[in-house]
Amino acid sequence: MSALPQLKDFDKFSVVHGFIPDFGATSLAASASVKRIKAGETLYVEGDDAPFCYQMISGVAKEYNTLEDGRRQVADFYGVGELFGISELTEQLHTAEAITDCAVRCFPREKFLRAVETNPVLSHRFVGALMTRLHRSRERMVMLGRMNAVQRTASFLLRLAEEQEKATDIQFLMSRQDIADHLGLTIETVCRTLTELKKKGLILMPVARLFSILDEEGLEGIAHGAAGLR
Amino acid sequence: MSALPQLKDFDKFSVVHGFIPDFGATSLAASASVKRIKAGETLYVEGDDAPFCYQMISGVAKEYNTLEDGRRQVADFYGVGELFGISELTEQLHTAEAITDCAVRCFPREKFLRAVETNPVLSHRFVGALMTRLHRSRERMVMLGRMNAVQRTASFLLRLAEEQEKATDIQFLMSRQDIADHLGLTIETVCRTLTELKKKGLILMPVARLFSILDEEGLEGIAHGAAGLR
DNA sequence: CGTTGTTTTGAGTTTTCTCAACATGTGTGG
DNA sequence: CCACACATGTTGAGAAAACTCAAAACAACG
Repeated sequence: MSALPQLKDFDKFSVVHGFIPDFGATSLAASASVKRIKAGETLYVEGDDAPFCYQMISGVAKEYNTLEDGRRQVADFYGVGELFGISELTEQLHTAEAITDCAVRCFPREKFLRAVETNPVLSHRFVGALMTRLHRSRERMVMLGRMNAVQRTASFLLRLAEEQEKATDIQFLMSRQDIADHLGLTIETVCRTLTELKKKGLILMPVARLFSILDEEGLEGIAHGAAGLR
Repeated sequence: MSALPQLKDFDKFSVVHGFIPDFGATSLAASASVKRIKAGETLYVEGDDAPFCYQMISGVAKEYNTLEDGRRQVADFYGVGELFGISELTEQLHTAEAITDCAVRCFPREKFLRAVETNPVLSHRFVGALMTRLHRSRERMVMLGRMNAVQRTASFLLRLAEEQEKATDIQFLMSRQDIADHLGLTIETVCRTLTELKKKGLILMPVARLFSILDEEGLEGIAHGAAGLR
């Protein structure tokens, strides 16, 4: 029924096996530069000219859009190996901001796109990355459009666990506000929901930025719409 | 019923408007076949094997995901010329269902991807299509995550107007349920919101499946979060 | 230790949803 | 062409979910 196959596995596999985004190991490497930014700094802002596209070398960043009234929607978080900041326009459509200190590889946009078009291996990798990204944003549309607060939160926790490949001592690298802006909720609702999951014994959260999953099936049940807890 | 170009119009249409990515005019043309499906039939179902990817020749289809409890999220609507049903997996991630009778060009998936990788022109078009798609789904994340019912509806109406390139006698090709499933609302909320826009004199809606925009700035103001009407 | 920023909890309000009834349309067979 | 059945769309009333505003608890940091 539901259960969009998780692409996380694929991403991880690809990064580890150099099968995706080893965009640095080609002719592109020469024209790429490395930039370091501190936590909280922006790499680019919505509407900026977009002379580069980026690959995360270390650290985590968030990519978001801002509405007139200041509300934000965090489209995605990018970790090591991930490619971001590319669009068909020469203008950035989002704002990217470092969550932790980051090092990013910067590829000149035009050169990058040209290389992709003419190099079958690169093309394969890039198209794969784009499709993965698309798949991910589709999953998030389902979450935002059709899940309630508990479901959104539960599935987010499971995603973090999967990304960090563990079930205990999983880190929240982002703030509650970032989580809220990603899940389409308010910060208060995120807090309340986490507390609820804690009270029901599904997770452990000794401090705000760290949690462990106590009942994975339970969490999955909730994420996938089990009644009872909603 | 449907005012979309029918199959007979397609040749003329695609020739005149070069805007359709002409995936058919290459070596791929030979291996592509055309399939016709009736309104309401599915082209593929989530989880199916995905031997093909598709380009709409005539008609309109919707692509959606279903949750355990039957709730649906319509990710996108596809009209003439659009490419859909491609992912990096050999399995369909969504369900595609015809809204009107449709004719679709079917490309064998593997052959298609191979052609894209090795042909710079095709690669350029395909990458462009993917990036556009990605951009679109990002916009929808903002809508689903951070807009209220009136804003979602107003921006949807503006989108339809833009797609159909007119401000009067714009058709709803899809049902209220489809709209609701796309906007992440219930059918009742969509109705109420449309009625509200009508009462405020922003749109005209003589019959359920047809509307005209009376006050475009007003609608845009609402879509972009103007206070007053919310 | 105070200061500042982040997270959590509480109380009351607003929005959207649910359930139910009613209206409008469309299509079919008599 | 009418009558009936069935699908689709609209409206209303009350319930539920999430939001807002406000305050308190907790952490991090100089």
